[in-house]
Amino acid sequence: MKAAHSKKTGCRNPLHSQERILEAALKEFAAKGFAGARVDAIAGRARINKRMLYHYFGDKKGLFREVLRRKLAERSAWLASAPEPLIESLPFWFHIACRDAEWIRLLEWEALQWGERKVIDESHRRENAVRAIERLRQQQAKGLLSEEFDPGQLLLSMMALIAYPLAFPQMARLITGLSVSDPDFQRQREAFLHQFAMAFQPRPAIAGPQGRPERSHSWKSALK
Amino acid sequence: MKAAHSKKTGCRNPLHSQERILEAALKEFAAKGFAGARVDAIAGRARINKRMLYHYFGDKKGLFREVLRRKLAERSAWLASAPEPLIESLPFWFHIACRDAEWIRLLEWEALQWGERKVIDESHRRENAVRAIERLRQQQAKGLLSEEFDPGQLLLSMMALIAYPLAFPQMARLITGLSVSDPDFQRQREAFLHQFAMAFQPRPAIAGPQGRPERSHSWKSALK
DNA sequence: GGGACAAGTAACTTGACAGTTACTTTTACT
DNA sequence: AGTAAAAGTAACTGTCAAGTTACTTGTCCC
Repeated sequence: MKAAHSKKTGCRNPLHSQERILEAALKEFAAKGFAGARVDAIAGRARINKRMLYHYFGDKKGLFREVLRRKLAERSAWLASAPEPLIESLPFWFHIACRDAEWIRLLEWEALQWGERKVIDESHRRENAVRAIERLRQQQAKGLLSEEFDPGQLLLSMMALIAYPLAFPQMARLITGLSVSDPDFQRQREAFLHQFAMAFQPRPAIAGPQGRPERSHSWKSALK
Repeated sequence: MKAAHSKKTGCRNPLHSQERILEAALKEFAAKGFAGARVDAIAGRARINKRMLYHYFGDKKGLFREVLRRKLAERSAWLASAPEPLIESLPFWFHIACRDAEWIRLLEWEALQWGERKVIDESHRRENAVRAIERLRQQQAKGLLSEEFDPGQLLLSMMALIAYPLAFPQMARLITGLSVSDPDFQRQREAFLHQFAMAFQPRPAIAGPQGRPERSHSWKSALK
């Protein structure tokens, strides 16, 4: 009876408090960066006292690290969730990235603040990168992708095409005249990335227009 | 006599002081961002008193703006200096960007700190963007570039391919295993961008391998 | 119920930093 | 030379924010 209250709905719920802190911290860090973020603001947003925040996470940097670590774990499913041909899923990745611009911003703040110095354990990241490169290699071996390109550089370029407009929204707006958050912009970019991916495939030597038909937008239905 | 001394070599040289401040500010802001930068550090680096800094530039934000404005003006010559076919000059742009990573970082800090809110007058920027898009359109009209691609999205993508590795060095290192500042990395990326640009050109319908020979690396000699 | 410990609060300390003030030195002009 | 304005300095002020301390409230178990 009492236990039920304490475990679920009670104001005293450490795990729930920690979740609230992490959520608030993600928003604050993504919006203002490490230096600009205010611990008091995070505590306020999480409706918790600063004291508890320090109790759970040690210090500001520890909190940042934890936020980053969590997001990383959450996002490591990306590669696995993408439909087979890696380049064809560019629009899919972009679509997902748009729904979670905070993630991109967090990475960007990390990049700027600490450059190449690692701020969290990177084994997961490295693993994912290696796996993606391996997939590109396999596609090259199967002849689905020209072998002249270095798979690493290719992967880097794919990430660039996805992340750049979100990381530099002022540039995107300057060039296209649309705000990055405008659905029109997102549709436009998705369409471009689709065309791009198609153009990048090695031309099927002899196959006619029916060669490999309409697998294009499968990911859209896969989402809902 | 006295005038000559005062104008050129004297410790009292306002213009020279301002130059030193701007130089120091560029380094500090690029390294630590607006929130992380310390006015005292800038003053110290410029071997000048804080008072004068405030006298010349009003406040911290004014100084940041001026640094940004200057760099923008300095860089607006880029487009003009690029050899004709815009996509072919990708490696050239990347090469230049590498020599001036501070510029990219400054833009990145700006993007994160203020998002799409403009922090300086953007007419120059807009003008350059419009000009570049116009050039791409002309190339499409001439049949040098497939017309299926939106020129704006294409320009955005070119900037992405150039800036992303410099803006997210941790990603570049994760994927390629090389530091962005490593000359090997830079060579590798330049080579990739070159291949990429070639692959992107519409296939010359009938022309043999001699179709349009070896204009490829002209920009390298043009630099020295 | 009572005591031990976990969760929570508010007020405080300490240091850092943007911006200022009161003052001195150099240059420019007559 | 004399003087006014520009260029420069060091020490100061007020604010803000990270991290701490001393204290209160709720929870769990006997």
